[in-house]
Amino acid sequence: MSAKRNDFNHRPTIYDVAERAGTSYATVSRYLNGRSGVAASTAKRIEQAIKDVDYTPSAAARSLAQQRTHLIALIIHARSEDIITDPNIMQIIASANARVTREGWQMVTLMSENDGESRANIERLVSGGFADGYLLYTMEEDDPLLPLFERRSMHAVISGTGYHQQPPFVSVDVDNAAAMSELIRYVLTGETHSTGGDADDADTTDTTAGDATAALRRTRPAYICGPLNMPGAPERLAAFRAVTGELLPDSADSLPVHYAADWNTTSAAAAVRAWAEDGTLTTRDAIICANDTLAVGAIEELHRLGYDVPGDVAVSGFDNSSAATSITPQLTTVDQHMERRGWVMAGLVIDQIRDADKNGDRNGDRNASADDAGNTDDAGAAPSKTVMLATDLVIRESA
Amino acid sequence: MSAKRNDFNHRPTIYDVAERAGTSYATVSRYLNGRSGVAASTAKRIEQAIKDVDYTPSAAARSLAQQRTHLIALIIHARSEDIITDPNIMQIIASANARVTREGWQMVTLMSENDGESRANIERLVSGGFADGYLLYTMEEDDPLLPLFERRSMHAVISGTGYHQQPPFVSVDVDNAAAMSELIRYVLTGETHSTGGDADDADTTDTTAGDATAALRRTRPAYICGPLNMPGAPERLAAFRAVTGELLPDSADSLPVHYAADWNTTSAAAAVRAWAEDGTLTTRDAIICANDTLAVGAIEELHRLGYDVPGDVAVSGFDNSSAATSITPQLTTVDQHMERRGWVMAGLVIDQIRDADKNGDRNGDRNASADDAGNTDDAGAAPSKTVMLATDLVIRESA
DNA sequence: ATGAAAGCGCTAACAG
DNA sequence: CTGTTAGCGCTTTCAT
Repeated sequence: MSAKRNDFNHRPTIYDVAERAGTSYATVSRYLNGRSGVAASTAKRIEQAIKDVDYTPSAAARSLAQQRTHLIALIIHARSEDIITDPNIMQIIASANARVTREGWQMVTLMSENDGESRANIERLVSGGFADGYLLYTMEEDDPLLPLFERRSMHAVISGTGYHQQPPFVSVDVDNAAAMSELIRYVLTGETHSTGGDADDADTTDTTAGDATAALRRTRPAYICGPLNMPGAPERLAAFRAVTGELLPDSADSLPVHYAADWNTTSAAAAVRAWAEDGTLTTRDAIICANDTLAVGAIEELHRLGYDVPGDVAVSGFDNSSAATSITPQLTTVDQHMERRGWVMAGLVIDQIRDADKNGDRNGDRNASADDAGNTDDAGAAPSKTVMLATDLVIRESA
Repeated sequence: MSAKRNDFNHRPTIYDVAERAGTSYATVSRYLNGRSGVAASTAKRIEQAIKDVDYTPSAAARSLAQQRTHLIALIIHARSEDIITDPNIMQIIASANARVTREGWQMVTLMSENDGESRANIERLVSGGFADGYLLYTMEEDDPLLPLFERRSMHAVISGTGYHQQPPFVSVDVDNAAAMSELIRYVLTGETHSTGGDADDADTTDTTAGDATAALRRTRPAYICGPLNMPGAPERLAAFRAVTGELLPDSADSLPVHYAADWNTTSAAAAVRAWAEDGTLTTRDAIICANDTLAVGAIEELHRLGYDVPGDVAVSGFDNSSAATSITPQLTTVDQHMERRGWVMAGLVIDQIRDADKNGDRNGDRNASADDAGNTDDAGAAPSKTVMLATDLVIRESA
């Protein structure tokens, strides 16, 4: 009952509180955890004692004893250039954080550049049971954390590159192919079946195509592709191939495609410069970019070369980032609502954790109920391995 | 020596390793911590055993036993809109992360919107000894974490709003006043003593003023101020007052100043609209903005109203964010090198921690040696309570 | 309602 | 070089 450790200058422990309150530390623990069976009078004394000694439970000791950290870790794997550049990452962090907080957990974000050391550290941490659940946003095809999550049956939700193919994991993504298809169709035909135009719309995209034989507004689309190992890049390129194959069967194979090594504006500028030299760009031309940053680079270069957008050539983006509205003309693009991404991911891990608790599993059964994209409340929906988020076509000025 | 706990499906512990290697768990612990006194043969067996059982030490147990988490926590306190908008935050995160990793620690980022719940959580965590050291980037004048750090004598480095005034804390900041002064001087007089123009220059700013009586290029500067509770905002405004007071003693008091409630482009646009209605803007006008985002908003609105920048009116920013080069004309602005901020902050906490270790203090003596801004190596400089980072005037097209 | 005691998984003297 | 023994601070039966 006496304070076992009263060394010198140490942070107060539960023993100190117990001693001051004149009870055993077990009772203090009960009080702290809201357990029943603490007399009102005792509770008062404990409460006061806690204030007196300025006590806060040790996170480490608590985690060790109850085998729970009350932490959800968001892990971001990308090259540092991309981390700084990618306007989506911050949105994921913020929205995941909001959800995790709302559900009563604490979120922490771990970032890793691609260098081995940082990676190994994070793997050790995860493997060491650092958090109760993990959100992984990765740019890598075969992220080494995946096998780890699996071996340890950890609660994890993935988002990034095509993880909907990896059976054991719950993942969140957007339908890049469908979204890009709708966008390109609009750029070429001017037709759309969704009520685009305002990013605030929450309508689900509708990929019904217009009549393929209708007169096209633009007959020479070019594509600036992002790094193919990045989330969505291959799917978006495939959509370009597919739509142009359908709408322009004769020329589809010879359409210009530039494979950018990064998402920087300069890469797009280089592509545009090359094309503009090849021959003059005309009103037949449309430059479809794999994301907004590239589109900005393309437009800037076009301006430099004396072209008008969209007067001369049309340009489209993808992401609806802040750059989309900063530039003149404002970008026609796709909003993939990254601000929902983290929110949904967080909801999914927490469901996993709660379900596992309910079933007495310490190790996760991933077939937890999943709330759908637009739905912020977790109505008990059908089990699902991959959640597809809705996108919106945003029609502005550039195309 | 036998595995005390071999329950059922539990993650392997040090006991499992010891059992398989045929030694005591103490020896395994020694091996794990690189302590001397483990026979080579034993080491081999342990190594193998670790692989066999797929063992990783428990983060919680380790922290509890050695009173060290090997974690540095970067805590960001801001409204969620600002978190998403502020282009600086990501740079701080990335650069702090790089430094922390390089020094052998693991960094985790905690984000808190201004709502009470999230805050309280973080305070509990910190108070519970969640990390070995803390980096705080806060937008608040009186962040509640500060007293906490102090009571517990924790290792912490602050950055944000004017914390150089709070004696016990080590803080990192830029000299907003000096930087803004130099910028405004340049906008008005066209003179500068630093070799501006290229953001890559690492020259220290030089605030020597030109002859105050020289003919001014612009005689009617206006100022768009950011939220005054945000980092640097008051200092920048003060610089505007000071420089205009000196250069334009007669009109200084009647110069237009707009107090924006946020950093959004729309706020700046509103200000510009009002001024343009008041009377026609002329080549005498210069609009000094508290940051790049506001400058972008101002320029966009000026364009909308048919003005040319800088042909008609000059506009300047602050931050040298990516928006500075995306817009046409590209912004004349100040680079505060946010990518150094996190790096330096991280270096400072780690120094604190190492020094405390060396002196056998568990609680920090903050008079650790601090490396200066441009200097990436920690040459034993003089003790310092606040580190001022160098800034660069970046002269482009807008002013 | 409350106290005693046994862990949680690991580190760190202290013996041998 | 290695095993034994105490903790680290808290949770959680099990008695009382």
